[in-house]
Amino acid sequence: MLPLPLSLSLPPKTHILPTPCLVLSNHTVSSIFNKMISLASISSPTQDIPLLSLLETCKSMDQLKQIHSHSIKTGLLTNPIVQNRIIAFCCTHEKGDMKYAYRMFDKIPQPSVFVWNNMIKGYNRIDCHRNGVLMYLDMLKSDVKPDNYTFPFLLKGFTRDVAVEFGKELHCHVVKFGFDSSVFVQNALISMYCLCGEIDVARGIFEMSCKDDVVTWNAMFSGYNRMKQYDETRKLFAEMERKGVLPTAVTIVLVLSACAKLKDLDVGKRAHRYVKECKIEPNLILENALTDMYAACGEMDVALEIFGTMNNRDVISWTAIVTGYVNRGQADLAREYFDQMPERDYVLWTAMIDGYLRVNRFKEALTLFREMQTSNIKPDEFTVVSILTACANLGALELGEWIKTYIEKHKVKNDIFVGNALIDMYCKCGDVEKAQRVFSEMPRKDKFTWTAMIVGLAINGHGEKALDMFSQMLKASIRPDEVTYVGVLCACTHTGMVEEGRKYFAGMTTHHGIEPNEAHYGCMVDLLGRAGHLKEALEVIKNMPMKPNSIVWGALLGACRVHRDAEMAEMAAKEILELDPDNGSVYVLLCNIYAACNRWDNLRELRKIMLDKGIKKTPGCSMIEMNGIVHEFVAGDQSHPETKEIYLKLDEMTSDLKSAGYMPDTSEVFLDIGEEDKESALYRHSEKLAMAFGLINSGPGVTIRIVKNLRMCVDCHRVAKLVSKVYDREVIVRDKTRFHHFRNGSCSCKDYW
DNA sequence: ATAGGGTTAG
Repeated sequence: MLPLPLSLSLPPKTHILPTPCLVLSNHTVSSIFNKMISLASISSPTQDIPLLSLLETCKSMDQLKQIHSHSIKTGLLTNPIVQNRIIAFCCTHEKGDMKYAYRMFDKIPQPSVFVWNNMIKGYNRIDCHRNGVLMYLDMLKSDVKPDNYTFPFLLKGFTRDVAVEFGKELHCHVVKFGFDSSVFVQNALISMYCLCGEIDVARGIFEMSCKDDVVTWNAMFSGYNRMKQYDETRKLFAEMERKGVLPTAVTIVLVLSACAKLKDLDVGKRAHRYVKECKIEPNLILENALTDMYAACGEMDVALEIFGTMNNRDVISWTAIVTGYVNRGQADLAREYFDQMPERDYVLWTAMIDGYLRVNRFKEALTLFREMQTSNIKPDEFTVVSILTACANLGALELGEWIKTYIEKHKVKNDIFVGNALIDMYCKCGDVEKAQRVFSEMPRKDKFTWTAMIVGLAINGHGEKALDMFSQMLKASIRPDEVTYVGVLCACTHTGMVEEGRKYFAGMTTHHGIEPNEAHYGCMVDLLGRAGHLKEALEVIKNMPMKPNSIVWGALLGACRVHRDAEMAEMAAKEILELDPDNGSVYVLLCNIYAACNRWDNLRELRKIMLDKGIKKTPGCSMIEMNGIVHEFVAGDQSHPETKEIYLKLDEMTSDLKSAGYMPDTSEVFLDIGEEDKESALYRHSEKLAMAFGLINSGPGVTIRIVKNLRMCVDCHRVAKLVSKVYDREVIVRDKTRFHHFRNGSCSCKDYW
């Protein structure tokens, strides 16, 4: 009668559903249960009610089969209510068997809408959503009309794919059958559209509803939370309060979850008050949500109080506490709770790994990851992002590569976050080609993807490619943000493209409405200063709309070092020390400059101030990864187990290089010592130790990758160039700001750094 | 005879 859009094609049902045949298994009958059945039929021989109440208490398929066989023997099965209830058990009970249900269902000549509804519900329960839809279509074909229950059952538990595939069409059916004003159906539709990501359609249905059922509101909150639109949840909750709809525990959980994300303690507390005022019985989920909200807002005392009074705690409760501390940068406190939890899942492990990342304790993050693997907890996409970040910071390419293989082999969800982290990891480990490969294989790219690639190309010395990438990004209609522009300016700086830099700096405001911040001014000062325009760089600083910070002055100081301008350096250093009196590296840099300018009196004076103030040079530290293990060296290090071999190799290296024309460059050594001692001070620099270690422990032709915490010194730069030539090795050194790719005697930075 | 909405990490 109703012209329904039945475009969903229906294959013969025997192809999809099990072949019908009713077989009752022979099994041992529990004597107690048998007695219960006898009693049930004896006590009321003419009624089937006792059997039905027995069905209500039925716990397993075994028991059900006994009831079933009993009903056949007694002839009760001919009563449709008994049949229906047996089917309903299989469809709704957590241990119910849908194959069994179907065999019975298939024997019924004209199943009622109740039975159809249950079959639909059953297939959704066991996640066979397509079978549920097919059942529904079958029902229509056999001229049975859906009722109020049909659509909630049908739509419930859809996966996203199924919802996208069938959602709209089923919505049409709802309207045509006239159930669009049923609040249960509306709620089901809202949930279904939220699942598809069609939050606006969901909101439309919500707006059409009478809005006096709390579940309708909850469904919307849930949808907004799922879409990470937490502010919408907050706004809608305020509207619900105005309307006087009373919240339930579910409402409170959803609102608290949004407040945790928004770090909105006020609304969070208000939600908390409803628990007492509305006499909502606190359950585990609600208590977890409360703990998490307070922890996320930094209120660890309150969080711990709730946590402490909980009767039951699960891994989510512990995770809330751990992440609370992690967010406050208190990794050690987080670890205390982490260690106390006996049953840790991958979320808790990842949260703790993330805790170390937040405070730049990357090696501990990797150590914990190894423990996680030993505990046989599988990493997921969140974990691999954290580990890739640690690899990026440590320059641990081998482990990073291993993670990539792991992702592919174990089918870890390869989402945009993972792609971005892979690009970052490859770039920060100096392997731009592999980063580009990941980039080109990514089906979706966001501004972070492009920015990672632009910054990555820039720090690896591919300025032109970085700028080309930037114009491609604009062509792809992705809006750059302030970080993208840092990458763009950085590309200009590292390749000395002064004019381009000026152009992009101007363009960020005019084209994209991004006001330059301190970082951008720092880039400009760097760009102009390094290119020798020191005065212009100073002008830029003087004309900044905000107070110049130590990064900006630091950029000028760095330029003064390159161009050996001691006077301007003194001024820049003074400015930095006013902002940041304990900045040891400023003193060191100024020492370098005095030494390079042969201003020994100034140098001695400064050294005295440093001694008086107890200012020490940040020890230079180099890391090299070998067979998945990160080895660390400080200058003059003798703690490595292979120290003897390393220093022997270093001697050999020095004499090899000297015969290839190496002359130590001691110009930047500011220690007040003889020339010979200066040479030996240089000789023990951490990156040289790491290079020697790398030469010993890797085969011919293998690239040596080193990460250094400070800038490379002039002498080490020279040595690395010669090593690349004399030993025919590619040497890649990542220093504090950029990469040096040494190949065949020259460096990618073209000695411009 | 059968209904709906929930917590944790990049």
